[in-house]
Amino acid sequence: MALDLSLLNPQQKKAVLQTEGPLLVLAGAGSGKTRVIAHRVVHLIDQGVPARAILAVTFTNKAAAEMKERIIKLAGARERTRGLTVSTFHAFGVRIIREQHERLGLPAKFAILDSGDQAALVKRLLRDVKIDDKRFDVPRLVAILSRLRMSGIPGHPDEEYELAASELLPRYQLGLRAMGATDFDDLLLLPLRIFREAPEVLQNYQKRYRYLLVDEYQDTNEPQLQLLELLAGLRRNLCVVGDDDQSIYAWRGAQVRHILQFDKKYPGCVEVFLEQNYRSNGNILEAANAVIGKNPGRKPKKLWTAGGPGPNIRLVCAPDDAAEAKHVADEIIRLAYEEKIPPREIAILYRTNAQARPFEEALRLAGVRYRVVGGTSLFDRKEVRDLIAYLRAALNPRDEVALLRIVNVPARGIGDATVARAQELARARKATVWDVFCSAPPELGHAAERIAEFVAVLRSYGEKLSQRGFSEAARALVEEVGLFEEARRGAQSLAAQARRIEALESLLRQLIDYEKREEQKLAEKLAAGPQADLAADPADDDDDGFASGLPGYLMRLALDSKDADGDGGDVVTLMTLHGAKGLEWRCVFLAGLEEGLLPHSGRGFDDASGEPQADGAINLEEERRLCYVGLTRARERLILTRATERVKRGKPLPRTPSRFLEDIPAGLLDVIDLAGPQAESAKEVQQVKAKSFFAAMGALLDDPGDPQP
DNA sequence: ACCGGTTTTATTTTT
DNA sequence: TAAAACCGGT
Repeated sequence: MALDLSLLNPQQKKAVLQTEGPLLVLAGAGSGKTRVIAHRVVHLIDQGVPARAILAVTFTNKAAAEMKERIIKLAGARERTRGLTVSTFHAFGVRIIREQHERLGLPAKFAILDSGDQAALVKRLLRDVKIDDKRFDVPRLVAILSRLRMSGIPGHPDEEYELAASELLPRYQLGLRAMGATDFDDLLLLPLRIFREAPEVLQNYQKRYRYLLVDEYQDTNEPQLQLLELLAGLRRNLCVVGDDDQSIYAWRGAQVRHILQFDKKYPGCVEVFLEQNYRSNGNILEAANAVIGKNPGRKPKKLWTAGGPGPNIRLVCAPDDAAEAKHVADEIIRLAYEEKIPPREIAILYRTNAQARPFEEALRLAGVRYRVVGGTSLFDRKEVRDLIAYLRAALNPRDEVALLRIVNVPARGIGDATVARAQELARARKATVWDVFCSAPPELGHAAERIAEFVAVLRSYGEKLSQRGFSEAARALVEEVGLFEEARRGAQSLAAQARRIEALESLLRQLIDYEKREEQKLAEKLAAGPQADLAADPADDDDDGFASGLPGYLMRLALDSKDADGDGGDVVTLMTLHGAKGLEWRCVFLAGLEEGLLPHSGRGFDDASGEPQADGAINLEEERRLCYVGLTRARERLILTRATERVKRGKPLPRTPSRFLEDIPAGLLDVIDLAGPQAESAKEVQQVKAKSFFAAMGALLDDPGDPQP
């Protein structure tokens, strides 16, 4: 059965059929990019390319999962896609490192440090070098370390932070190695190193991955670019899809240059422009075009739609952030009631995570169910991080960040002094702290006994956690070391206690679910196809190359968008503009269209200190693209909001409208001023609405069920 | 080690 | 303003 291409437009078709050689697909927002990639993959398979020879790379796990799902659906049978790799750059890096871990001197179940862990490591290193760690903002040092490694570009060489970072860098890398751990950057840099130092290894991967696809190519940084170049080799079957107008990760090292100069790097490449938009109403598109049109140096393109203009875009001016949030909440209820737009089709987007607060409050008050994506989550809670540290330390006691985090949690009489002495000893003996703990030397005094106990516990669970039934073992560990009691201890209120316990329970539940699912998958595979396992190497079927069991869970945890539990349910979505890229809703609220917030400025807007921005002036072009991304998320309705005053740092601050608003043709906008002359009557209207609201909710409840609290 | 109260300080975006 | 860091008393 051949793939049906009749639903594609001519440009899309071209992008699908041009299978050989370098191909650049410039895909405007909503131009059917995902669909093209999915069709392309299935077309390749139709042409007889084995699925395992195809590698598709995305930037987020969510995007990868979605892509895979679409491909399977399109292919008609999961079987046909077996062996296909769809993953993020970072997950792909994990896979390579895992396959080559011996070459790198890493354990098979190496840890992946998140930024919190990195900060802990850097803090320790600062103390080692006898620099008072108070003088430095450690997260900033971590950021500079990352930039140094990823781009090799030293910043202002005279700055004390740059200096400290470059001095710290070798120690940092040695520290990681000694711990048998990696960080995010390593996931790209180590594979790159392997490919460079061991050409025969590279050849193996080149031989396997004959067709490469990259989504969101405008977001690639230098190491990613090089990784692709090496993998593509002389064959150059590299198809990149992206949109220079949606490049919003320059601060992470991404270079728009990469997509703009693809044709220079790959001469003879074919270029395809996808400019027909299938997503948004005409008015929304026109506004978005107007805003992005102001950016210089773009690949010129203009999105168009065959659909109608739709309703005007609305601009709401609220007196403050609370009013802004309340209006949005009221409006969401109205949309649900009058226009029957379900919550899952509505999103509230903003520039900074901090903006979510007022919206959460207003929505809760209004009884609207919602979900905040990103920001702080289950895994930012102290008790959960402690538990994870226990799991990590038990699996790999060399992981010193984890080990030192929990060595005295709950308090077991191994205090700061003892730990410091152990670290000294470790340094003197060129061993790890764990080794010192194990040998329990007399230097550690009467704490030695407690240390021996601690070592024994970690040892015994290290085994249990490596085997089947690890989720049970995790619970036993929690109980044995008394993490529940520990969670109860410091809590201010009973409610806080309950929240902490619940957080721990929630993680334990996740572990159980995870293990169950894994066992299920294994059973299915054994039942379904013994023949599938014959030809392929294990990494093939292990569809993403992660380890199995708890180590695999921890790796995923480090990489996955820590989206709390459950993404299901018919609820309103709240997230940052960065998180929103690639997604769409019928109705989008874009909040905080104000100077300093949407063109975001790093230095405070009220400050007179005139401190120079660390990394050059604000990136206005990128801020504009960010705005463009936000505008183009909406299918039918777009509501922009701003506040005339915002409480910042205790004191209220007057706010001016975003300059991007001026670029939107006035004819497309309906302006509503909540503080204007009609504010009183508007308020009354609101009140009337509020009264009818409960009736409305009642009606909703009676309708095909969506449960509201 | 732990507690309670006081003082400081923070403000982008994320794999 | 609110959360984190800090401090000094048990």
